[in-house]
Amino acid sequence: MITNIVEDYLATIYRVTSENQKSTTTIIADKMRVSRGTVTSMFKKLAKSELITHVLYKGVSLTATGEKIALEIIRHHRLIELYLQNSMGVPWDKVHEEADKLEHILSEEIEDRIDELLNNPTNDPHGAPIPTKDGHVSNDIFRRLSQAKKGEELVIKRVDEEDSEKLVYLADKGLYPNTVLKVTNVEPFNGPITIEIGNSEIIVGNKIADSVFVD
Amino acid sequence: MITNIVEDYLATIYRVTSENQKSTTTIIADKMRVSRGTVTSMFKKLAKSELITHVLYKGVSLTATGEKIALEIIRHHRLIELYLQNSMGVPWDKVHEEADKLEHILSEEIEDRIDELLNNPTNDPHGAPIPTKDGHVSNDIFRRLSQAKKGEELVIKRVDEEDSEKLVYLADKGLYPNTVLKVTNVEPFNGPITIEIGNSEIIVGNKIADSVFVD
DNA sequence: CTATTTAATTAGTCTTATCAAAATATAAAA
DNA sequence: TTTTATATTTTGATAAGACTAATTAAATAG
Repeated sequence: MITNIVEDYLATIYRVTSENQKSTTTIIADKMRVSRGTVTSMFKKLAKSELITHVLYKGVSLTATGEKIALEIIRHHRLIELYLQNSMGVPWDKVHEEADKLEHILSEEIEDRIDELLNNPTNDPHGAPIPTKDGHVSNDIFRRLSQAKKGEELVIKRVDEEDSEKLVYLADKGLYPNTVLKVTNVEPFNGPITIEIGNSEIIVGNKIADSVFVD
Repeated sequence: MITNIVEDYLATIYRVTSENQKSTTTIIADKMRVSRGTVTSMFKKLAKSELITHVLYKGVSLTATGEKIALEIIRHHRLIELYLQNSMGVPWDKVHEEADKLEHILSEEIEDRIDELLNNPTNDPHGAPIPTKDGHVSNDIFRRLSQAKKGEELVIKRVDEEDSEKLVYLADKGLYPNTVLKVTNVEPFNGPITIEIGNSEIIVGNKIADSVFVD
């Protein structure tokens, strides 16, 4: 039986892997906020159920079955985030946390209903692509704002951040999907970046700029 | 820590008690679909946490704390049922099952949002009263349609049924809250009841009529 | 190429919730 | 009042997840 916890592990492994990091015991333990020993036992269990392949001391990767489940959960998560924001008026910095709970109990019927009510959306409020029902995800790769060069005109495509306070900050500055901006200065050595949005000029640190993806 | 399961037990005990049945081991075991032994252990645990009082071999009742939690969950459940039906178009025979999962993870914020979106509703789609945030429930007591007498003109106030098929049947016949009906015949010895709704005459068995409350 | 640091795994416990089977209490019938 | 039937509780096991502490493997510095 696939428990909520197993679903969480699979989705987490998917996310880590798709950020091209290796899914090691430590990384997953940090993301799941459990001890490393716990992760090792879970890896063993998931491997036994053929949801992941585990190379001892090296890390794990999802099997086809495991990926299918992960994508289903991620689809739920992102659909719910969008629904909460667009149809219920939940502020964008709160939707992630709520969706984390709801994603596991969303029935097929409600999933379809939400998809319909939102007109088969393709991206969640942070710009992340919503996997289709049959498990396809757009894998557009965007550059990080932190890598942009002076003079470039860009559009924000995605904001990869979960922390509520940071999201409030970003929204406040206008840093959310579809915003058009111009890079007016980039300090060297990973220094702050100055950008122009509309008529206002703002300066953001390198770390924040790292979680903003542009095109 | 109050788990989902504990919440379920408390809400179930509340519902059973409010239907003026004693909350015995067997009744709760049936409703929760677990063995009797499991219920006894849970009673012991809940009593230790002072959420219920347990008289050995006699049954349990909720403490003030236990009732508070039960009412909170029931409020969640009924608000969600109404939201699913009114705002998402989920059919009324499906809302109960969905709400059973959602009730445990509804945050205060979303609860308030739903309450607001629905304009502080007082009853769920089946006519059951929604407890207020501070734990008050209307305790209007209605008669069962099965107890009605020939010639009476009545309004349906509540339908106390969870089974999806029965609910579809009831809806099909027009037997849902606020429907006005007239009893045109009552067969003795708990026989079928003939009623008139609008221009159509329908005959319902005693068992169905037992779950329809009228005023 | 050994020594040390860091990462991963194993071993043993704990908690929550469940079950089945055995034992006991209560209620009903003779 | 004794017997019988029914309800309740106890006992002992199991499964999922989690933790901590101990051990082992891998990576890195000297």
